[in-house]
Amino acid sequence: MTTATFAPEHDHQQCVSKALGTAEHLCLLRGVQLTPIRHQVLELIWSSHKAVKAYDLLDLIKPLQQAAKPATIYRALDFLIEQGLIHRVESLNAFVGCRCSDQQHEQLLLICSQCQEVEERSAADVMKTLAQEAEQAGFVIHSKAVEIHGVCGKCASKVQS
Amino acid sequence: MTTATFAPEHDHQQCVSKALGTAEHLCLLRGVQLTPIRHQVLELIWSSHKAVKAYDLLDLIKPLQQAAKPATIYRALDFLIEQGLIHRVESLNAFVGCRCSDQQHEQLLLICSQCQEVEERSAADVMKTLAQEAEQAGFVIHSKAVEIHGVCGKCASKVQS
DNA sequence: TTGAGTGTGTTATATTGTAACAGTCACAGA
DNA sequence: TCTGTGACTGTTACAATATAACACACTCAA
Repeated sequence: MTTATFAPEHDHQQCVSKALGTAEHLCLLRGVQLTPIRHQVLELIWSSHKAVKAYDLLDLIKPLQQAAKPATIYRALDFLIEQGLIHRVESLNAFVGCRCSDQQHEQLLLICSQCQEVEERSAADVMKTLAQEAEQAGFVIHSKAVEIHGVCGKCASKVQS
Repeated sequence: MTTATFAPEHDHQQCVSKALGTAEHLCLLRGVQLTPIRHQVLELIWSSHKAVKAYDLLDLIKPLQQAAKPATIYRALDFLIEQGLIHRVESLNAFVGCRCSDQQHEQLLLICSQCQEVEERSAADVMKTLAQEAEQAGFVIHSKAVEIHGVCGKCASKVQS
């Protein structure tokens, strides 16, 4: 059902099941509930590597949860963000699955304006430089949003052909 | 009228006039029009170092431009962003004056959750590391949003006292 | 058995942003 | 002098994004 969009050869179903498996595992470990609604929202977000809008999720989940309202979605999103299972893409008002929810969480988002896909990179060196810069300013960091817009490698090579 | 908010000792009126002066100069140079509405919006944004919301600007400009509507504001904001005179703070849906509109434009925003002020830093090394990271991924950068949330030096030292 | 915590349902509304078309004005070229 | 074109603004309507507030259900422990 879910189609591969991240790379021609990539088995997206595997991405999804890995992400859901990790999520289930982490929630169990942490003693928090990955309820059916939350699970469905997470699965819908993972249906591609594109960032998904809250109201699109609402439309998508309606067949499964007929009572779904904006609050239904936003509550699930809040939970998933809190648990580090998804990221909010600030510059798009949209949400994307986190590929490293089980690891240290300093990511940078590469957002392709052609294919809409979002690639997450941990970029330890970027984060270190950022931390230094903040420290110089006497600034105590709580959270970071590093979002880069442009054209991804795949799309760039397509354009050239 | 405009009150100093950026630092106890800082003369904010000077900030404002410098920013407006630079803006007028740049627009003249570029042959674009800093119309009264655009000028007023820019001045209102510069009334503090906090990020300002579009609808707050609308309320603020109503006494000056009674016909002002959302479109009035958003058009002015689009222009000011295009000219690099202000930044959009993606993670706040708000806007802040740019302190280096006449220079190379790769900035990082430090957003204080206590005093709401936004400090802009050019952070050449951060941007360079970011560029390297993107290049590794074969990604062609169009624009960047680097927004750091936390507590600024001033507020941090206040909390300690 | 009751009360606290957690999750969801439901209604209403707040906030943020855009589309589309009309009117005005200045200025260049016929 | 006309006239048409481009840039800016006025105006109406609406789309898209997000939250508040209160009610209900269920679980689990005291």
